[in-house]
Formats: sequence, C-alpha cells, structure tokens
Amino acid sequence: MVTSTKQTSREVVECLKVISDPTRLLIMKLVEQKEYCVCQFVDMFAISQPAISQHLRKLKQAGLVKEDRRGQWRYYSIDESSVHSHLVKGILNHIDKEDEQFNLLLSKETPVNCK
Amino acid sequence: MVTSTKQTSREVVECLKVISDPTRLLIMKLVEQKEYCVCQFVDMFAISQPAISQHLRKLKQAGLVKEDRRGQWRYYSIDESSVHSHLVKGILNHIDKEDEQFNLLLSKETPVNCK
DNA sequence: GACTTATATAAGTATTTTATTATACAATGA
DNA sequence: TCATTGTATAATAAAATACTTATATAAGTC
Repeated sequence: MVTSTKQTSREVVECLKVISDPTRLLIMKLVEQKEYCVCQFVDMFAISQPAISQHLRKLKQAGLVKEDRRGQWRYYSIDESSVHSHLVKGILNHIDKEDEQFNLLLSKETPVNCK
Repeated sequence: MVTSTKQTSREVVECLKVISDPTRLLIMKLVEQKEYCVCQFVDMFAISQPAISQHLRKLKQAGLVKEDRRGQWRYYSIDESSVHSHLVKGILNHIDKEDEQFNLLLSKETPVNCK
C-alpha cells in the first residue's frame, strides 16, 4: 500500500530545499539503508567534519533524520515517522543503484571504530 | 504502469534545486494540468514580470517545461518527455489539492486576453 | 583531574540565489 | 512606420548558502 500523506506546498518546498544538495541527498540515500556514525560520513565525503555536522543539523532540523547518541558517537538514520519520509523515499528511489557518486561513497565506508 | 527511469544523483540534485523554490514548484503544479501564458503567471504571483521570466528560464533550461510561442504570447507547459518528468510529477503529487498557496493562485487566474 | 576523541557551534568568507529597476526585442495593429 | 503590448535580458543589490578555521562541549581513558 502506498500511503500518500499529502502536504502543503510550503512543506514540500522546505523538504526539497534540504535535500537539493549533493551531500545531503547522498546522506539520505545512505541512512535510508542503515544508521551511520558521523565519523563515517567524515571519512566518506571530501569535506570537513564541521561541514558534515552542519549538513546533519539541517537534516535533523527538517525532521528527515533522527539522532542516537551512544557513547562518544552519534548515529544518524532516516526518521520513518517524518511527514516527509514518504516524499523523500520516493525521490531517493529515482537514484540509480549504479550511481557513480553513491558507489564512490560506499567504497570509502569504514567501520565505526576506525581508530 | 510506473516507469521509473533511474537517474544519477547529480541529475536528481539538479532537478530538486530547480523545483525547491515556492514559485517554481507552484508553476510546475500549474503547468502539470494545462499550459499557461506568461501574463497569467504575472497576474497570479506577487512578483515582477522579470522575476517570473527568470523562473521560467530556469525551468526551461532544466528541461522541465516547454515553451510554445503563439503571437505575442508564450505558453509554458510541463515537458512530459523530460528525464525529470516522472520525478517531478511524483513530487507534485505530494502536494495537497487543498493547499492554500495553490488555491490562492488559482483564484487569481485570469484568461489570456485579460487586456 | 588531565588528555584524548567525537562532535557541535561560532565566526568569517566566497558563492549562489532571487529579487528589483531599466532596457531591449519581437509581434500586433493603427 | 510608429506606438503598444508581451516577454526576455542586463545590471545590480540583498539575502541565503556552504564551505573554511578556530573553539567549545561532552564522553572515555589513564
């Protein structure tokens, strides 16, 4: 069953604004599958740790991801309870599984306790 | 049948960037149903004619709309042949039919030969 | 408690975006 | 052909965005 919870155009715009960035779209593509630790994103993307942190803050403020603090680490995963969840997943589904950028990220994935 | 032509993440980002603006998203919601003349957009939105023109240019450059010149008028409509067409329509489908902004626009709709 | 590690926040900056006003261009009609 | 109408483009300014480096916070370790 496809539950299509309708949203206001304003809400849709807010959601699109957040994911219309290459880093954040790919973060969403990652966390759609499983949770990731911040340090893993830092290893995968070619930007600084604060930049990653700021992207995650935007995603969290928009309610697209949820945060789980365990020890020193913070894990992020898709927030399935978000009003935007269905819209986001529909969009992510348009990305080819063989997408070069995405597979490049996956190839850089490291375990959480990398060091 | 749902034809889901997969795209690169880069392509999806480019598409999202273009429609993650309230004016352009609503223009797409309008032209999804029928063609509109530039002068109609100018009447419906509370921004200047050049601003409308620039939004339309962005939509056209991204291939989301097509232009039809007839007489003095230029008509815009959704480009169904676009690689983004399916993605865009999926997104537009998340907007509530009772959306306040959208209905406000519709209430301001005028015929083409308004004056 | 001091040191380290993981992450967030602050401040600053370069770039991009979106509007505006002014102007150009293209079609219509007297 | 000249004026009008519809639309696009140019120039510019203001605001938003996405980085950077520096620093703060918070948890873990010795």
